[in-house]
Amino acid sequence: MVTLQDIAQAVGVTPTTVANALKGRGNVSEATRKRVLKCAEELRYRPNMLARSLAQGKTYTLGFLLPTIANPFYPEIAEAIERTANQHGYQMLLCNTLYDSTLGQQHLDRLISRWIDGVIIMGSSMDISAASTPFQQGLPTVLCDWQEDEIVGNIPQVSVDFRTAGRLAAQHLLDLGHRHIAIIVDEPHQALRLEGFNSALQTARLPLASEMIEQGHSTLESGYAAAQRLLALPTRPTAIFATTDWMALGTIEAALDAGLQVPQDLSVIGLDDITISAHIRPPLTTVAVPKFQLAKEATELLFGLIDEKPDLPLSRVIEPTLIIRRSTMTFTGN
Amino acid sequence: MVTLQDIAQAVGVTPTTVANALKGRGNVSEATRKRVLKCAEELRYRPNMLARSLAQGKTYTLGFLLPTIANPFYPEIAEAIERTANQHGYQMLLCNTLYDSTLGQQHLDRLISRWIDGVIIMGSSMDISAASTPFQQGLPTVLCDWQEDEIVGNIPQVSVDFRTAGRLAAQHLLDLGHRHIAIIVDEPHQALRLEGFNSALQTARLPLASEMIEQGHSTLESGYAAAQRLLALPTRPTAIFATTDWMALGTIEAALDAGLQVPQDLSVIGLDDITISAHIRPPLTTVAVPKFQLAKEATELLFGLIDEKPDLPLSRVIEPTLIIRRSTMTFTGN
DNA sequence: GTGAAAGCGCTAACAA
DNA sequence: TTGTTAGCGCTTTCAC
Repeated sequence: MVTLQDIAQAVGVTPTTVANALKGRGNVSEATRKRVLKCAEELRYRPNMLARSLAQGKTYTLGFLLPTIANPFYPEIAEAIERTANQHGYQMLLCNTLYDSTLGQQHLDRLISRWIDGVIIMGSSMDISAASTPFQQGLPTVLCDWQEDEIVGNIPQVSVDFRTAGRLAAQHLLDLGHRHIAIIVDEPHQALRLEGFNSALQTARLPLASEMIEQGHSTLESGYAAAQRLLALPTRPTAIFATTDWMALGTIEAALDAGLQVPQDLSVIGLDDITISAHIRPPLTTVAVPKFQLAKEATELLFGLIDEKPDLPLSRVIEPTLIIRRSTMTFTGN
Repeated sequence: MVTLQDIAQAVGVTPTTVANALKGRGNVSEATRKRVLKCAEELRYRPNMLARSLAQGKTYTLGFLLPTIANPFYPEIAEAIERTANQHGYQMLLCNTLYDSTLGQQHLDRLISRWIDGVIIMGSSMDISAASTPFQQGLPTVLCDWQEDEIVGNIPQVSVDFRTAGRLAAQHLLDLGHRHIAIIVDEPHQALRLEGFNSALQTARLPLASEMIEQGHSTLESGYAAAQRLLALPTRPTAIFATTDWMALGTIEAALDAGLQVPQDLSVIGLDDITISAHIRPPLTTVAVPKFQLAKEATELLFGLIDEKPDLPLSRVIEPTLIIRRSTMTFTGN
């Protein structure tokens, strides 16, 4: 590897001058600057980021922790974050926690060891206590897509109003005339979605029976299995809210496999609006989470913290929106 | 941040001894070791990886370049690579090139500046000339999922036998009695798939007419658009091979939107076997790329290079397999 | 306009 | 068993 020293020797000046020349600082004569640039070019000089980072205490690296990139909710977010990071001259370490707090903690320890400049931690990827450690150590930290009320302390965060999301889903089904409504939810991470859903039903004087609540685990397969259980009920629901699109796709598959038609025999509504949802049959009605906005606000906030911009709002909430497609319809039975 | 110095002072020894104690080297007395460990614990010492990396010239970091993580072919691979890296004590910088060689080159330059220990570059993410630079600079490099014959020089690689993949797709459709067969392909990156497809048709004395070849761009939308063009043909194909599942899903959507039934009116076969393919209606027949194996062999090869294991096979080819589901059926017209 | 010197926190080779 | 020393490649401060 070519170093500043090498160039300095070749040109016949000191490393300091070379550094100044390359940085374009004003205190170098035009003549030597040219010679330095030419030489650096010829020797294919590449600055050693490690040394620079060690010297200035800045790594131009950002950590991104999420449950698993294999869950289709995350790739778009990851891409958006990485892209923005890039524009700021940053690169991104991707860390899958696989829903394991211990693994998450290990990742965080390593990231801190690396002196990364900031970290974004997605909800569900680990315990809040594990997620708090970087913040407590003074590392710029942004929590993204967590349930507001599960966050302890004043860690900067960008969250989605999941209570409203749950309410929107319930209201849509109620508006369609459904009365036997079930939910597939991954508790406790998604408690707020359930809560909002529940409250809308309560308001309509249709309290949610306990057998109408099924536990999912954020995978398509778990959605499938949960739906199977619901559809085997003595009085089966006429509509199901799956709290993630990924589980909703499993729900639809289970319904079809059971010989039911969607939405004629069963309405299904999801939450997230992942890409594929618009392209399957029937296209999935869902409560959309503005993923791009989520990513944008999280990175903005993070870079605000890194650059120590004052007067940042440290907590932002994003509103979800209902997207009606064709997996839900008016209840026609009685 | 707590440093070795801090601990050394607190315990009353030198940094070297502290380092040795923490590393568990045999040349420290049990007594001082205990004191050091205790002190390190109390002060919450975290080794500074930057300093370590600078000193030993090893960063325990690996780069992963791909077109875009938003394409559902990649997340599983990324996760598998990251997981394995982790087990080796490594972390992974994820770099989306967005199919832009310039951006890819920029990423590579930065990665090299960071002194990463190795890099895996997926096919389609950039020009082969850009992808060659790290290898030429002596950085352990593995090309993954490229077309074998587009690779210049002897860069280590793990590739898929795409010629066979194309042939399998064609043969399956031929076996079903189809005679009007079209292909949607993203050239030139996927030339081999077309070539294999073509050769099987040639063998069956059914040369591929030029209007039966449509250009896609590896997105679902481009598959949709290409399929629309094919279905508008005077004599429309009875079967379509989309060279990625993602485009195949667009193809099915286009067919359904055009009022056709799949597979009754149109057989569709994909390539990749992404997760969702098995769960839509109809479940997609496809030529599966063993993604987990691809990731595993690529990381194994990379760590082999990093650890300078001799006698590694520097080039591996993985065979795809046909998975028959329900988006293809016997041609029943005439 | 240019240079000398110290330091970032760690490792590694050698002395004591 | 412990300590000394030099050095990784860069930045930064201050002197010339």
